[in-house]
Amino acid sequence: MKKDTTHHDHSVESHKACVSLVPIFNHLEDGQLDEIMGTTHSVSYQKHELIYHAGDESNALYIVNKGKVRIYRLSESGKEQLVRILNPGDFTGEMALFSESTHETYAEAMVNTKICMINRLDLQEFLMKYPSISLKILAEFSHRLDASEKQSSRFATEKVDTRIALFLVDYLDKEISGTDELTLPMSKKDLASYLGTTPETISRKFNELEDRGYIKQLTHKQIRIVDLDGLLFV
Amino acid sequence: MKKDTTHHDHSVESHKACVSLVPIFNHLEDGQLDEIMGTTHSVSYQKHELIYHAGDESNALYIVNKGKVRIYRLSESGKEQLVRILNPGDFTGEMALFSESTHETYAEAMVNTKICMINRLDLQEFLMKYPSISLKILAEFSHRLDASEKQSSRFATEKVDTRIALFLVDYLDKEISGTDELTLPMSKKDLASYLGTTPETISRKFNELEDRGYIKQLTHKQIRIVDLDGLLFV
DNA sequence: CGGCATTTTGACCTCGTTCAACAACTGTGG
DNA sequence: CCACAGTTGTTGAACGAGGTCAAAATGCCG
Repeated sequence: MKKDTTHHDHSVESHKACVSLVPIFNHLEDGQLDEIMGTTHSVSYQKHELIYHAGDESNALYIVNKGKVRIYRLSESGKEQLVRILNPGDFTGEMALFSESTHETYAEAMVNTKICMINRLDLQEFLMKYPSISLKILAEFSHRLDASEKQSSRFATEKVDTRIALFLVDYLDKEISGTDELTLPMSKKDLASYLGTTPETISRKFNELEDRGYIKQLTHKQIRIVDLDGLLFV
Repeated sequence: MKKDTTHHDHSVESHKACVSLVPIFNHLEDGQLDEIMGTTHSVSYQKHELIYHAGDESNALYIVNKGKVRIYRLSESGKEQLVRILNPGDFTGEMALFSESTHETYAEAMVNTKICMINRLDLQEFLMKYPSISLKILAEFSHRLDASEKQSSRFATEKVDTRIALFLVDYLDKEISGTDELTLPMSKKDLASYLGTTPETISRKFNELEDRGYIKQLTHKQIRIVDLDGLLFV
């Protein structure tokens, strides 16, 4: 399971990159960065491997160094919902770190993935020593809370086609888009799970949006936004 | 707007209570509490008055001292969703404090309400000075994030009757329940908004749950849980 | 008591799920 | 490089959950 920690130079290099890459640390001075780097260890996961599991005790903050991670939940009735996808620089594991002692979500490597872990106690020490880190994490939490509540509110009040349209618009915003084309960041199956519907409905609604002239489906994953304003008024 | 800060003894008393009452501060020593108290000011709101408004600039942390506050969102299509209800000791306003500069939600006094406000800059100063406060807030945020994601996930995967059942069970858990009776903390109209459905459906589903022998509706707001296990398997 | 908001009930209709079959895509080993 | 198997995506038809609209009933507060 544990790999690459004392492997060769390249590993150490990317190890440093891992910490300095993250928004919550990248404002620190070099000396402080080194100090944090010293306590992290790096772990690699194979595609489809579980990084943690609901019910697991939480002992670390996980920072994605390379790869992609699916965070999902199982609802009371056993259905899976995709919560978010982590890309390099994103972190997780915090939930359990600060309040609950066990994870509520599942984290699964979508491709071969390298994670930097910071031990819970080490992190708490840093937070007490460098309070500015807390402020960064608080900012990140605020964003996530906002995103999650917005998502909740859309589930509560919008129909599926609107949720899809808003997803596309949001996602286009996030891309450094000089373009009107986008590549779906996940399979349509996952998108269905993320948007609280079924793959069948996703498929039909995409066709509907295309028929109405708002989008053009280039391939399964490539989409061109033809009429952004139209999309916003679905 | 500003009231009660130098009013009379009773006001100062409750002012202190306000700060020392809150989980995020109540671990501090007396001297530190006094210091924070010194920077807070107290504001009163009438029933139905808005405390803040989506789009408002955020300048303060709001702690409920007395009363009840409805936090809600308007979705893209203009429908309202109830996000949470604040009781004495709960706080809000944080979203904008740490990341966005404007509020995404609306906060409305449900009854005559007294709020303690801590200025954004003062708070940041305290966070840098007493890092343990950040840890408390991080813990609180973790909880909220978890609650919000859980809610999201229920919207995405459960039908209305299950959401209602889970709401009742959760709420019964939260009460210091030696009893199997509960008083709904909000109107059914608000409950509908909170659970992402309509008052009509709420009404019908409550009847259904009663017909199936899981609950008994004593009055509009009083409910007895007759068969908890049944409710969990709805 | 009278007025107003909340809650309930009924009838109807729409949206989205479900199930089943098929098509397209991806990766693996021969 | 192709064949095959396992996913993932698409399409059709039927059903059902829940939204909508209208109207009546209940409860609340001045």
